[in-house]
Amino acid sequence: MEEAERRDHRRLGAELDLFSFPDEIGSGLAVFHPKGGTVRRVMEDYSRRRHEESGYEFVYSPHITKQALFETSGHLEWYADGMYPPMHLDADYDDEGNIRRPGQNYYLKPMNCPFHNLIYRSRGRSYRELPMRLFEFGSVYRYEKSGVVHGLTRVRGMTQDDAHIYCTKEQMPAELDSLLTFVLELLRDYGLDDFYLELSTRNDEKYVGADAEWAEATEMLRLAAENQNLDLVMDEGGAAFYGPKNSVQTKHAIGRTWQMSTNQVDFHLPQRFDLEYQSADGSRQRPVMIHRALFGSIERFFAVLLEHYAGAFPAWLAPVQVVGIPISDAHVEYLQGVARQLHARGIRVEVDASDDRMQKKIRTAQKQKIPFMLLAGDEDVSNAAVSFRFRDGTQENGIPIADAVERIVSDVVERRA
RNA sequence: GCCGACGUAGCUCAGCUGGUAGAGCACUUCACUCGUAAUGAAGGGGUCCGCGGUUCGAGUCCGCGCGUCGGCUCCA
Repeated sequence: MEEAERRDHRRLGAELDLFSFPDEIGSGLAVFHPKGGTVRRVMEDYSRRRHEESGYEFVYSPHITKQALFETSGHLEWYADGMYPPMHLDADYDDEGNIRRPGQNYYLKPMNCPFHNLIYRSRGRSYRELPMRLFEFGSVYRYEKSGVVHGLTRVRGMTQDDAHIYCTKEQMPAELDSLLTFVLELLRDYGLDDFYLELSTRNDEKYVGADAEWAEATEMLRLAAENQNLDLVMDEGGAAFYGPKNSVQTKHAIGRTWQMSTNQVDFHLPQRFDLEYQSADGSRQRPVMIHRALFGSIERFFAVLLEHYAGAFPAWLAPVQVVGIPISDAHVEYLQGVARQLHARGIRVEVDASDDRMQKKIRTAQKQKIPFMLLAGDEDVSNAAVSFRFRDGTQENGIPIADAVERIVSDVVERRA
């Protein structure tokens, strides 16, 4: 079997019982199983923590909205093809079938930005509140063309780790710079380390905003990118009509490149939503908005990590971190005691108490790519010890229980192994 | 969305030119109690993707729909 096929996230997703795409739900709509759910939750939890430390505020918004919002944002003008068709609600008819009340359309949201703009606009804002960084794991729905749907990398329902940063023009250079640093640092924490940056500039045929604004923002993005000492590739004319962007292109272990993180300057939406803040001199000013997604979508990021690690997630992300394998039934209880100690330290641990033979249990755990196998037989029991088998096949026998627990906990906490 | 292929048990697949289904793994039960990648035996499980049509008879042929895969175009 080819390496690429062996690492294909769709194959691994089924083999490791992480997620599936039931036909009954529809094309491009995934369900995450308990194990995939665990990986995803750990990914999200770590991201939340880092965002919290970096000055983001967490918001929530609904999955559907009245049509008017997407008229204001302009999505219905330029993005309607990518949206699920509307639900028509609240219409009222008399006995003759004449309309008494026209009703209105509700849409599934394809993007989160309009909602965040409403949060910004919910009261007057002061320059003292800026930069304001609103973050949400926002689930969006896009009616992707049937031929492009592909596993978790191209879906119709996804969750973005979406943030919108509202700041003054003066704050933009520093904000773009620290943003890119933050993004790269976090991607490295997840184990990705082969990046280049891309700068998408204005498409002269299709844009809004003043020339000077574009030139200035593009230059700021360029400076931020150059500060990272990474290769910078120009994507001339590749920007969206509302502003330039830079993006992080990530190469995973089998060499495929994915665009994940994007930092996008937007001159357009603050205007459409009439966003304002009051500056120190008392005048009303328009903030600049930066759209950014770090994972891109959690689904795609999940797929990229799954392929990057070929399913062998590092211990901190692994759905099951430790499996206890008794040499015989007599040692089940002993291992359950060890498991309780690990569990008390927050480790995801199971004991394989099935009536398979020990060799078979090792094979099963190996195929599940579980980071730590803890074996115990009479020898270990009499020494109050366990024996490690790691998924690379190496082993370390007769480790005292307390040492084994510390070793596992520290590998998980330090995000090693 | 377009072009092409495909859809049989939870998974991977077999099933000749039409005569109402089979293997391995997984699962359940029993026996075995074993020191680093598969112990043995027995058993359960299938509206053959869906709906129509042709036929005495359709998993097998035809049409439509749904889904998957590969490519084009597009994207997080």
